[in-house]
Amino acid sequence: MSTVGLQLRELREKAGFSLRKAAVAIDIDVAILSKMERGERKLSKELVLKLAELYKTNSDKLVIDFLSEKVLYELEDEEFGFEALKVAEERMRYNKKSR
Amino acid sequence: MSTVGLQLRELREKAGFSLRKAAVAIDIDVAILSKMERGERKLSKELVLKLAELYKTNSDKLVIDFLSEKVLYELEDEEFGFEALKVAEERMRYNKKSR
DNA sequence: TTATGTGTTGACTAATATTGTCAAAGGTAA
DNA sequence: TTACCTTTGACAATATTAGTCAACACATAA
Repeated sequence: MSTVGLQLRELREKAGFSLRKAAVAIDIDVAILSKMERGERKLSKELVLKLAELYKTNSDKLVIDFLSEKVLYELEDEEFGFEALKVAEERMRYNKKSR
Repeated sequence: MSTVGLQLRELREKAGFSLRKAAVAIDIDVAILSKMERGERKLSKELVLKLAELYKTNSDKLVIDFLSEKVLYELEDEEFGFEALKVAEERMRYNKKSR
């Protein structure tokens, strides 16, 4: 399973950016970007969007993966993680209807 | 939809505890418990478990609801929240198998 | 009235977690 | 060497969360 960080790394390389160039382009420190690509620091949705734009890639899948990673991180080692996801899903469906 | 906080409030009243008594029993400040029951402060899983025990209730559903609330909180207002849940579910399935 | 018990509120501090900054290191290639 | 690249770790700055406390309003019993 490839993390969002690693996906971003691949995209960066394909787009021909060095870490420094990419970091400068989105105005963050190189160290941070390096760590984010390798999963040592948390990504933020904002950075994912900025990088997707920089690399001229559609961001939808990246964002979805980013969010699902966040969710899984919260539920990891939880005995009832799966049930919690199911309940969340039901409630999300319900809320969508009633709005 | 009743939140975990409100569920805990009902359970407390059924069990005959005042806010103060319950708070003392699980060793937190009354103010915090009051706020948690009304959703003004975040609950923690530990407190949910302690309260369930105090009220002599099975905690499984409470924990599941607690986790799903956390997840929904993270995904609220997210365009791709539902898709993210789906992906998280797939991955959780996958990880369970491979461990 | 006074006293006691109920829950709520807001201000404040303390503790913890997250982010940002920076310098230095090691690798590779010209 | 020089000029890039990425990684690492230490540190400071900020933001978020958690805990403490006193006071408030309300109800009811003595």
